[in-house]
Amino acid sequence: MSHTTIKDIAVRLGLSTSTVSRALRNHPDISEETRKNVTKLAEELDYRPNLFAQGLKNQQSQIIGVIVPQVKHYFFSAIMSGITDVAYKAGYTVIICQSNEDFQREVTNAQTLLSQRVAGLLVSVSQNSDNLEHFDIFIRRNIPVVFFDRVPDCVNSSCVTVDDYQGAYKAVEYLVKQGYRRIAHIGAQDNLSISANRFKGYADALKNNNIPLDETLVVFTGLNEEHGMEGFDQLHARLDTLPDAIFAVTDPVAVGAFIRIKELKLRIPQDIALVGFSDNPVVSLIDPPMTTVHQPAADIGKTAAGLLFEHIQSGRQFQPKHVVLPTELIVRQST
Amino acid sequence: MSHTTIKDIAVRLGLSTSTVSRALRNHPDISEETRKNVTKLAEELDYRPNLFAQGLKNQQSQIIGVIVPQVKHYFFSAIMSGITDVAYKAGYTVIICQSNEDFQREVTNAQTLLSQRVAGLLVSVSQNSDNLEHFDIFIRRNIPVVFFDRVPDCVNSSCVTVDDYQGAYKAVEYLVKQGYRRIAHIGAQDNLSISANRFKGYADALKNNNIPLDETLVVFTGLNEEHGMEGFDQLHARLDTLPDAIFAVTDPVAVGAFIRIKELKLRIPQDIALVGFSDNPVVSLIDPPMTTVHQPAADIGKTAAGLLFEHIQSGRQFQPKHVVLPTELIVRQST
DNA sequence: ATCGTTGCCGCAATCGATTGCGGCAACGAT
DNA sequence: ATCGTTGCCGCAATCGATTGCGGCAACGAT
Repeated sequence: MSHTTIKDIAVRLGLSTSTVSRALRNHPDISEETRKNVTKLAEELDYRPNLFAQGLKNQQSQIIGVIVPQVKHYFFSAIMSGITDVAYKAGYTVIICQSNEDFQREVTNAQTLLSQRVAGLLVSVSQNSDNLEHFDIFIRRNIPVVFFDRVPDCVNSSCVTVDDYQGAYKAVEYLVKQGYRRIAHIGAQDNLSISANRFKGYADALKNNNIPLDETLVVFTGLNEEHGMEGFDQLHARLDTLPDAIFAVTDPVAVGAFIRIKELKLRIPQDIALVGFSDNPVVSLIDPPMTTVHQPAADIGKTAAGLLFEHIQSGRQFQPKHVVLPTELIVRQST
Repeated sequence: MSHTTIKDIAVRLGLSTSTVSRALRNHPDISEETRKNVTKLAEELDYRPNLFAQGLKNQQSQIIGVIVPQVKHYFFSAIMSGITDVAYKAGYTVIICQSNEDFQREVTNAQTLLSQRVAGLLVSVSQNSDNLEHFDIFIRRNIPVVFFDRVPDCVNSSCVTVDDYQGAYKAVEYLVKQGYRRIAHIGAQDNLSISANRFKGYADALKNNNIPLDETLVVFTGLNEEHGMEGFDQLHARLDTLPDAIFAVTDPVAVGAFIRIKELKLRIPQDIALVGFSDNPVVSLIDPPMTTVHQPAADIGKTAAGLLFEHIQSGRQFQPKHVVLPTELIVRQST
């Protein structure tokens, strides 16, 4: 038992495939009676249009591609959830690829999605992507691309980011106002603007509050939980006395540091304060609940998908936009 | 600038499309020199095969479809990560749909994936799916389907589950051995085997340890955090004295109860013990770290995807399998 | 009787890749 | 000179849906 085609319907009704096609698409040339016969039989035979044939003919798919570094991180899965919902309402299907922070895999993913002739592409680049040429061909072939969260220099394509600099600045300034002076930073040394901007917000907040930047208080390890542990270990090994407070580049990094601090039986925030970035659900549940910078994850997904569909629909005259969503400092008991 | 086709290459080299196609597929009929010319030009022109044309011709896609209730829940995103990795290695692309626990949306998703002519389907059914006819057509058309975690009666298709009954049984028996007697259950009243089996494990563990099942200690609300709060509220309103311990059907439900317990300033486990099911990362970080039943989420995804590819490759003679993965009780400080 | 109009439908080309079949050139063997 | 073989390649059909163009039947108008 194979798939029902338009031809099966045509033969059974003594019609041409043209007529069946038109009937299914409600073309005005087709009489009401024929249309009813066709749709009835199509339903009976469980007809589903072959999207290969449609795509081939129309040179367009109803698929959008998404490339994220890690599917299982809350931040990205929340974004994907937002994207998926917007796409569903627009009648599009979503192909999700994860690069696993691997540059080569990101390139392969992009090529696969190009072969799929996706109608558009949503990308958050992997951590060690210094080269973004694999996306150029989408631009050249006029396939809309929207970058989100982790973005390159957005010249020819739209971007959705949050205000990383402001978020970091406000968080660190808050720490200063609370009386903390030796404020450490665990960040990531990569090509990502989020890492750079959050570090810059940290540095500027210190500077503008007359606290010199102490380089021994800054380590660069990465963006995940294990990097948080590693970063804390480096600070612990390097310093005679631990810092007053730590501003971590992401919530997972903060959680990594949190685990180490707990292992050392230190009290938060009395011995050391801790601030993350993202507002993952987990950080509100740990003890003490952690102060963090809220990022509207689902909104990022929805906004990025919205921009993409806007671009798809308006075609060449679309002007790339750079949307910056606000962040918000969520003060909890870790500071 | 549109997509490069096999014809573009053929024209530029004065060859036929047949020859170009064969050259790209390393057909032995093609001379080494021609093959080199073709592959070189293909690279220069950034040729990517049109998967619509290939799919149409081969009546097969290199796409597998995945339907999950919720993308952003850790358990499912971890499974998806496993699936995505296995698929990537097998050269397949993954389309992910989320049903949002909505039956109608699950049906629509299935139809979309059928139109996409997916090579196979991985499904975890939504909570209120009492009717599974929308998957019958895949079976009839010989498209492999593997259900995971939330499965129907697996007769004609493969299934991957964990041992829900044993997991629940061991958890509740452990509570009994620890001396707890008034053990409540917050579960879900739905058509899912996971809910039924975990409740059955709970009930049997009590019975076999000579504790009568007290129906006032059992509430059925749902599978998510808000249902945990709701379930706890119902118990709180109904009972004069709260139970000794709560066995929750999932970790999110346990976390919901956890939040309420904390709000009431009760101590865990002195005033009330708490056990979840899944071993989400969050439950090891809260205070106290929560006892739970570990489910190997990534393994579920990998096993399900593995079974699917096995089925795809062996075709009609494949015998559906039902794989049950073991669970493990992780004892922490909440009991 | 001729013509124009309207309603309704079919022919055939098209999208891009694949592949069975056939065919030509070049060569050596007889 | 004829024949068979080998290497290499092209013709043309095919997958399923779409659509410009044309065409026929039926009808009323002149």
